[in-house]
Amino acid sequence: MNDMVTQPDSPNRTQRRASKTRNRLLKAALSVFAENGTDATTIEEITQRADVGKGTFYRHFADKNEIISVLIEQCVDDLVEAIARTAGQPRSLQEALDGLVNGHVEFFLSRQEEYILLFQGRVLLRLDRQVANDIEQPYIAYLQRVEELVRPFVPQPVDSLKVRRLACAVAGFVSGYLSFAMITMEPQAVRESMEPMRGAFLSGMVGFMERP
Amino acid sequence: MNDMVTQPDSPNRTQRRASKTRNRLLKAALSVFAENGTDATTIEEITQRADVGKGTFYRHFADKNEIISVLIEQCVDDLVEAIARTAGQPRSLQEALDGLVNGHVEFFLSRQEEYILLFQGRVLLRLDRQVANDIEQPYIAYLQRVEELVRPFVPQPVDSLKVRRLACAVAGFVSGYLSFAMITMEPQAVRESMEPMRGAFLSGMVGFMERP
Amino acid sequence: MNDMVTQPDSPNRTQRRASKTRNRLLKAALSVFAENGTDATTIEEITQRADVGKGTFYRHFADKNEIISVLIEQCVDDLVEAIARTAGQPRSLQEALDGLVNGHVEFFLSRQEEYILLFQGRVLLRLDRQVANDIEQPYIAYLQRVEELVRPFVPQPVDSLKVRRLACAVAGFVSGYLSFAMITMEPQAVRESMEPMRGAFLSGMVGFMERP
Amino acid sequence: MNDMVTQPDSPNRTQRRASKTRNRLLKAALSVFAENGTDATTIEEITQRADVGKGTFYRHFADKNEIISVLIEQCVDDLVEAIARTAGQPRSLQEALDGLVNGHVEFFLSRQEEYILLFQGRVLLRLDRQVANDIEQPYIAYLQRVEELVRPFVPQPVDSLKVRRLACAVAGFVSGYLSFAMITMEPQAVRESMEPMRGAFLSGMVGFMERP
DNA sequence: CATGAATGAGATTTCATTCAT
DNA sequence: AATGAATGAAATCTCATTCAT
Repeated sequence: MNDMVTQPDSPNRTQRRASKTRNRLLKAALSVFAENGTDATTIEEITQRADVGKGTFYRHFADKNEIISVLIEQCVDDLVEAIARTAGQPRSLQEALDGLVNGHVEFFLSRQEEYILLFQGRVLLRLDRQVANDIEQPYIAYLQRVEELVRPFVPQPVDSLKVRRLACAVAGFVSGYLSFAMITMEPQAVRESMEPMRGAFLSGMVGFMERP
Repeated sequence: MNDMVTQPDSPNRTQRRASKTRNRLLKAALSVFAENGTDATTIEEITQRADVGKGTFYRHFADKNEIISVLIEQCVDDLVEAIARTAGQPRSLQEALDGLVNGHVEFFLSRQEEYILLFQGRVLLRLDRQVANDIEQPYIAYLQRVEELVRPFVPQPVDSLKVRRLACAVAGFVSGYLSFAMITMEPQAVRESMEPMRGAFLSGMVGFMERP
Repeated sequence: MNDMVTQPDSPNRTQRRASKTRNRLLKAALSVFAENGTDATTIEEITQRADVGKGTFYRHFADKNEIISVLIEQCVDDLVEAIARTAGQPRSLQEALDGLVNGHVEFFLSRQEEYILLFQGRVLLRLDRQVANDIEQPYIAYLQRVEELVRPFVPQPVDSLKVRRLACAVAGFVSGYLSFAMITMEPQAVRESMEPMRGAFLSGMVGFMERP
Repeated sequence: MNDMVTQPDSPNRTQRRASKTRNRLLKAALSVFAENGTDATTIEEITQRADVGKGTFYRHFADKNEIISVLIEQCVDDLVEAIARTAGQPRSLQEALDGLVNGHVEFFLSRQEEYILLFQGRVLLRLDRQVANDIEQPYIAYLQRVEELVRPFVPQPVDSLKVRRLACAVAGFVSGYLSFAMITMEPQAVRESMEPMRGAFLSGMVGFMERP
């Protein structure tokens, strides 16, 4: 048992160590990105915060773009999962929309770094739509996931465009409202202010969906 | 007839030339920023698009931050003005809100470069709120201007926080909705999709404001 | 008499104005050079202090080197003249040396800008003596002038090298002593401290010259 | 025999490499500075002479000012050490002064690059004494060290100002004399001319110190 | 796997110089 | 003669990436 020391690390051990380092890098990167934006962040800032050598970064990620992509996909997954969990098993359109909005609000307020990376990263939109903007892909997946959550409760036959608009409205309203609230209110006030807004918005959306 | 010959350039002429160059730089910068984002834009791209020498940039702006600030202030001014113009002289809360939302939609759809710079520029929000984020100032002014437009129609005594929330909701919803719509729909579809959304959102907001 | 206005300036008038501008530039340059050193000084600093346009500089001087040369030559002329004036009509080696040292001290203390330009300007010495150092020429002329002042009182036949050494010693001692005194003493203390040093140095030099 | 393979570079090895590069940079910088002056020297000249990449410079020094400061401090240390070594254990004021002057002369003649950097670098003196001239600090330390060497032989009670003047005189005379000698004499002649000057100057200084 | 010194391409920035008025 | 906006060559500086250990 004691000769393990002179033996090469068991693959398992090595893998675990590597995975730990990778996670340290991801966590550090998320936090620096949220503070300074992805463009203004240097690899060195990330590795310093992760407390690893600079070369180590390149063992785990090809470049900054890759770690950004990975992070965004991870965040979107987390968001979708949080929404699904919050929504539970809705039995009506009203309940489905309720869960949807609640899920967003909850996620954005409790995980601000993720929120900032996802929705304030100058990542979403460029004027030149030609450019192969592969970074958009996770966002599109996210919208689709949102659509799936409401589709069961939409009157048949489903108007796809209408559902798509709903998804954009929910995602856009919650993220947009917060971005302004956060620059003019204290964190506590942001959370409190959300509650009545949520109701008002919800009733607007229900009206929108029920209208023929 | 006097000794004009020996006089230096009339200050007016020189000033006009400088001002023209400055405007060329501002216009070029806005367009490059909207395409690539502020961080990814180099001074050289700006000066090339403006068709002036690289050094000329530094005669007019201290650095990239300065031209960004100037542009943002200019854009906010334009936005506020466009909103006020669209709103006209509303006679009820409904009309005021209607003008507000219409004004935003109109501006965002007709001036996409400005919209992208203002609302997709990783400019709004940083996690580290400590940092003296003087770039936020124009946004705060903008929210205040929006508040002024609805305040006359709000039941007395005015609940300031409520008005603030309304402003955040309008600004956030319109900008947020568009940011998602623009990545999943064709430009024409975006515009068309706006109309029914506008109505739904509006009715939600009117309800919100009229509730005690 | 009144038609002068529409006539071109009389050559005289024009020349006078030009000469005045040139002097303004020289004065301004000297003062900036003394503050920041010749290398660190920009043409713009000079023209701003002279309160003329930047283009005007190039009407009077080909470039920075030229104005430096002109200034150094002017300063050396002033220094030589001040020394000759202070020395008066010496009647002995002792008197000649006395006048020489006094002249230097007086000039350096009363015209600090000139002193700094001449003796602190990284202008004197380069390691690579190959480089055609035409800036040295005025300094060589200055040393020759100093030599002329003592030569009449040196025992015949004159030992040229000895006289040369004396000149170097006087110029070097006074300028060197001051450069250190000025960083460790108050201006007033510098002046006071000079007097006894002067005597001591002088007696050393007289001894040096009288020795066979 | 343990898991050395997976260990990072021993800090020692890495550190040694870095330190070697740093020294290469310092040596190269000193030589370029002596040739062209600090202001006229570019970072690229330094790195080329050191045969390292341009970026390497910035890994070791924040900017040109920093490497200048480091060099000057190093040179002053060397000078002080050389003087102390030459002076040995003097037993009289005469011997102390003798060692002091000899030490200076020897150092300046044998290490011309250091001499030029220290005493011809437009580094000593600026007119605007207000400016926090932290570059002066090493020079002040140097003067103090010189003072310490003579103080034991000065009649009690010690007249601090007098000792300070002596230090300025020695430092000023030797450096000043050389700066003129070097522009009008061949290197060999400079060295030869120093000897009699040294004696004359010394006798002047001894007289100065012994006078009440 | 991990490290961090070294690198150089490319960005920012400065400033001497020109030139139309 | 005087002006100062415009210019671009050359300097400074940053940082993603490589590589020897």
